[in-house]
Amino acid sequence: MYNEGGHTEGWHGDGWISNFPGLHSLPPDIVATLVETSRIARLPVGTRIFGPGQAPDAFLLLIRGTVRVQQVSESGREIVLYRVSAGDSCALTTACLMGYEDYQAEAVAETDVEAVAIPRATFDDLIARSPDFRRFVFTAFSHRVTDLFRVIEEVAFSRVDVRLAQRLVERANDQGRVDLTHQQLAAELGTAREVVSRQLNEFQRRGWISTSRGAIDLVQPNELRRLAAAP
Amino acid sequence: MYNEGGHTEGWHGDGWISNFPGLHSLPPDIVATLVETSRIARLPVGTRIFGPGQAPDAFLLLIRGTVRVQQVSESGREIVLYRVSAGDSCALTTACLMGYEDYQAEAVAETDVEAVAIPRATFDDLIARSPDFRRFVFTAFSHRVTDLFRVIEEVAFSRVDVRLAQRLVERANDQGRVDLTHQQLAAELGTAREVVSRQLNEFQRRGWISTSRGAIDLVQPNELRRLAAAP
DNA sequence: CCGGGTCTGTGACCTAGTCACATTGGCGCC
DNA sequence: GGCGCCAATGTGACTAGGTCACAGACCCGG
Repeated sequence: MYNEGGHTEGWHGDGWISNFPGLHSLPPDIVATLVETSRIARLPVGTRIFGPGQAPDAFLLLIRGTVRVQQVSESGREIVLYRVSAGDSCALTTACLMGYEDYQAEAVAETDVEAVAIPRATFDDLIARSPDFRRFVFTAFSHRVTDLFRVIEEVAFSRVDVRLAQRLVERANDQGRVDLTHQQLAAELGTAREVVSRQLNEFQRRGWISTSRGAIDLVQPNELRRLAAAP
Repeated sequence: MYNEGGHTEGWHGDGWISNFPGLHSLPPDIVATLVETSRIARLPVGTRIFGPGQAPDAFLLLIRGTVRVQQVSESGREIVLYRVSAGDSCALTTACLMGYEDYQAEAVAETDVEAVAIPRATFDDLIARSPDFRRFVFTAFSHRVTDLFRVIEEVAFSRVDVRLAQRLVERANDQGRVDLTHQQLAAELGTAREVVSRQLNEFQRRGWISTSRGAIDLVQPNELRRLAAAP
């Protein structure tokens, strides 16, 4: 433990670092800086971490939970851009902030979230001092940008049935159940609810799924996967 | 001029730095590093700077010309993601490289291009040493990400007629002429050629444009602008 | 069991993308 | 000049996707 004035603070140790593979090899002095100046933030589910109106003042590393980054159009339609989960950083959002641009994406805590909040000054300091930290940050960037590229590709060139099948498979829990409404699925894909409803009806007609209010059970997930892998 | 071994090198001075507002306030030692280790690259129009197959080994700052970054789908459809012009950096592309990810976007020199190529080692060094350089890089990132967000928003939520009107206005030269084929316009928007042809016919029917082979003249640019600004 | 809100279903209609093929314009070449 | 080629453009028919309006169905608290 590093200099914490003698009182125990639970998570305020360096234990969380083990959650970040990219940070394993940081030299002790860097770890010390991180641990000393960062604090642990706990955000209840639904918290808007970033968006028109709010802005985080720190670089966030997620210890637990997931954050959804999405875009909302004037007409109220939504599309999910990507998710940040434990071990990832909110690099992109942070970078955009640093560019002082206002843009209309927003980040929402999809579950209760625990995150390391690295103050801007520390972030800057670490970027300067640690090649490993730099690599960590740039790698995170890279992943997010790749996500955005994929979103663009899918929205521009893929069919909704294929994309819907992908999401169903991807967001099903262990029991093969997807706990989302048609409206929420539509928001995932950036399409309209009616479109999702119709596609789901078609899937059900084929016996691939069974639907109930607010949830969908995957009956033949392999068929969905096959469609999802379609060219 | 900084240490250049006594021989003149034309562009290999620090003259180009004046093209990058974000770099104006760099301290002399940083400028020295930049000038000493970077070289000037000249790329003829059409050069594929980055893409499936090629990869740049350096961070690029554009002195002259423009670079188009686009995505190509399996089916052959294309969409332009953003353009990098003089004074900008190819930050995003570079970052993606550093993340060692393979993705399918490509960068093409849209005109003859002159750029400062900063080797990876120098880039890393400068990031470490110069807060201003960091700010420059992150700001560039931010702009590109904002571009991507806008592309997603437009592709997902905007009508093609509106987007086409935007492009026509945006890519018209001083004489109000757009030197692009319908196919090229379709590639800008990520749609199909027939769709563009039909929309152009509609614009022409309304007297807003007149078309000829390989070019479009804006007759009533204000009407196009009005449509482009539509909600 | 009743009333509200949320969620889902549906038909009609419009916009966008696909496919197949016809037509035209420009340009080099005999 | 006339010919032939190829890229660019035009068009119709059809499918997929998005919008609108509204009807039921389900759920939960009172």
